[in-house]
Amino acid sequence: MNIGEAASRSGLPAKTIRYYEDVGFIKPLRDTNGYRAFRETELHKLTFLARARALGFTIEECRALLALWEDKARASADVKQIARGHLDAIDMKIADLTTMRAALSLLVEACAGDHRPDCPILNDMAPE
Amino acid sequence: MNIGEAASRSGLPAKTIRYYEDVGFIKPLRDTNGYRAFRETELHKLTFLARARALGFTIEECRALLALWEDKARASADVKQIARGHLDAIDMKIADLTTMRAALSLLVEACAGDHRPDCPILNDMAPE
DNA sequence: CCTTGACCTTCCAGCGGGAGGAAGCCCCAT
DNA sequence: ATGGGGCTTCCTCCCGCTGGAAGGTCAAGG
Repeated sequence: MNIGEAASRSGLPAKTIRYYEDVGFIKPLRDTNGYRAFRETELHKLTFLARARALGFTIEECRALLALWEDKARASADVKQIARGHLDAIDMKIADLTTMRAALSLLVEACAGDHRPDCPILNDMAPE
Repeated sequence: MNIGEAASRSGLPAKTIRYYEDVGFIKPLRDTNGYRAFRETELHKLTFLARARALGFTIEECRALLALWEDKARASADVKQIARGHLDAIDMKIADLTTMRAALSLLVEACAGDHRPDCPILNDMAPE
């Protein structure tokens, strides 16, 4: 299986797959012509990574999750800890964005949005 | 006024101020010793930028907002359009994160988090 | 046999918005 | 004169890719 097929079957761009090899997630064999030869195990890992990334896990979290996935003697507590940490990170981002959104939304609503220069948005950001 | 004072008065790190000069937001004069000499106008701009960045506007949006702020003949509609665009971007980010959060939260709650290897989080990400 | 075009390879640069650090001036107080 | 803090420039790094250049490979068609 060449990279193109691995890409279409995993749903990841070929560029991303090369990058994942670069950071050590997979180590595909090489054909005599230098092309990467993907086995099913690598495809499984790629699919796993695609889903983990879709849940927003960082590369390093993915590395840890992948190791746990491969470790048949893992404790689910370890997985859960990573996931909860990531959940907290998401919550913080949402909180930050929500705060921003609230402030900005007020300003947008207060702005007439016409041809006149007076603007509560700029007024808010202006010193004093 | 040296960069240290400009930093503490604007609330921006000195590094950030140098970066903002680099991208053309300010053009402070230089003392004979090469130190940046900030005037009040530059400090005002920096303060404006600090607030705009706190609302999450990108550097390029800040550039446009700064230009409108300086333009006494601006139309508030132009400001509002930028702000609404940014509001939409924030909403999209929040939506993405909320979707992620929901999916991940379900998985975390379903995971026992004990010493056993069975884990709904990994199961969800595993192929098949 | 030659060409075309799709696929593959490597390497290098860049995105945003700075942060971190090295090497070296400048200036003031002791 | 010595120490310490502030300032300067320049360079690298962060994340997670993404784009492009320059070139090798392969199968089909003329």
